Amino acid sequence: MPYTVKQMAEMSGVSVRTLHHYDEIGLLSPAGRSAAGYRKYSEEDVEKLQQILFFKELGFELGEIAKITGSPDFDRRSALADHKMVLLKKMDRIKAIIKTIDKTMESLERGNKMNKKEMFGAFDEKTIEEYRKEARARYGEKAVECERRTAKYAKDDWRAIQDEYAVIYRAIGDMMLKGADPASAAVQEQIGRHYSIINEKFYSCTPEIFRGLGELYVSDARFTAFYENIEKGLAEYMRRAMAVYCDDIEKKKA
Amino acid sequence: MPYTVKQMAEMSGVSVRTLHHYDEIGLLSPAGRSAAGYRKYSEEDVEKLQQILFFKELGFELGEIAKITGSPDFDRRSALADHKMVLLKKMDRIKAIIKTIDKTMESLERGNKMNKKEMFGAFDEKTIEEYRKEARARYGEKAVECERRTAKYAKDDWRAIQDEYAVIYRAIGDMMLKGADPASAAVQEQIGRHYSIINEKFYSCTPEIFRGLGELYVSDARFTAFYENIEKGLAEYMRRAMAVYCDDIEKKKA
DNA sequence: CATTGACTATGACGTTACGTTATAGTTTAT
DNA sequence: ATAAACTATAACGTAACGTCATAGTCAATG
Repeated sequence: MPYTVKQMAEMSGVSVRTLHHYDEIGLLSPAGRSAAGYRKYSEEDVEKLQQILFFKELGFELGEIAKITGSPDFDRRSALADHKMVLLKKMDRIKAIIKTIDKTMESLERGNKMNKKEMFGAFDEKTIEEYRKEARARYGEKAVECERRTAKYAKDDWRAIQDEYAVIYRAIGDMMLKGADPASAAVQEQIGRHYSIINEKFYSCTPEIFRGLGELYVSDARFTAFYENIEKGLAEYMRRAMAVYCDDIEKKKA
Repeated sequence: MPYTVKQMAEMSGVSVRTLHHYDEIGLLSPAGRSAAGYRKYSEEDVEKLQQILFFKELGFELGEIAKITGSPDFDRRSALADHKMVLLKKMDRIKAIIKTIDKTMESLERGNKMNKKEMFGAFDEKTIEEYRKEARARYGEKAVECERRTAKYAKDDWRAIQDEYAVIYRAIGDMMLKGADPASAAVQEQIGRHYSIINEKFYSCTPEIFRGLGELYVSDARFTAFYENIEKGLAEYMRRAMAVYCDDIEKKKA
């Protein structure tokens, strides 16, 4: 029994338009058509679509995906390895950009304290010039690592952790705004990351302690202020989510 | 002396087309035109272009850049902070994808060794299904399948470490209650274990970093909460003990 | 002075992966 | 029979330009 476009779309979570598009570009043409010209997808088509979506979520372009899914003897491992390299480079670039942003923000703050006119002139050109030079020379550059590196390491390290937290809190805040249940999988996953980071980077944290931490979020003014600043209602939201998380861990143990 | 398009382009390393484009969309219109309609860029235009390119390299969209560079009292810091969040999320996503790629490649290799038919069928569907489930959960679109993957992560390894830590903290807490000096040998021994575990299990930790960690115990509310929860005053007590520990290490080196 | 080469201007289509109408025919339930 | 729900093709819109195509302009040369 073949599937209609809508059935396919709902099964796989894409839009009908997407299926039309894939048909248009020849990425996934339905096995057949009805008398009236309606697309009829077979089981095989379903499987192929799964693969297509899999690669798509890995960030491959449709053209690449066509090659990959088009021939069974295509070298998938190489394709994956290559793609991984691309992603690693992207990450690298993003990291570099984040550093620049950090520097720029610091310089902005200094600028504000030192001179209000600087604000008016936007950024101080040194920062910009410096950065652009760096960017141009990035590939021929050898980093000169000095002894200060260690000291910097601590700072950067700490900032990285803060960044990780920032992402998590922002994500949870967004889900809260969307009306997601604190017990929902998506929220719980983020809470899980929170929990993991504490364990990895800071201290050994038991569910009991974690739950207590959640309570503190609403009972301790400092915590509350911090979370409410991110999003109103987030403190209580996190407390609930963390409680659920701990409940689940304890259930599993039992 | 005004600049022509080509001069501008060569100076800043962009194409003439780009300058045309920026003019078209009103991002950067030249200060004037010649009688024949040739664009004439001023020094100010050059500066503005530098700023534009700076933000472009940070990954901002032209629309955003227009806002940023268009008004001097635009909140650049917020813009940078927001952008940083976006980048952090991107990094997060890339990390997740890389993990999936790693898993997939592993599974491909296993599949190949174990079963040639698998090769023909490309990927084993479990991997794909698994991933897609996760992805759906992550974005909160559908499925409320609660998988505590993160929680699973810890497992036995974590438990062992957690237990070790629990013992140490408890021991230090007890000694504190007995009125022992943070510099006493008994306390320092426990601190040493703390230090060693961090180095062995987590990351390379210098005295400098370790000292900073101690500071955090009293300065960061989240840490403080944890230690205060074990025993009142433990946060500050540990900070002092850790400082002493670091002093000693540094003395020995010298 | 006309020609040539270098430069410039304004369109306008192509790119990626669809979203979004718009128009029109088909199937199904009532 | 008619409405509701579904399907098809067509075509424009998106971001930030690249890439022609067509045509006018400027400086130097023969």
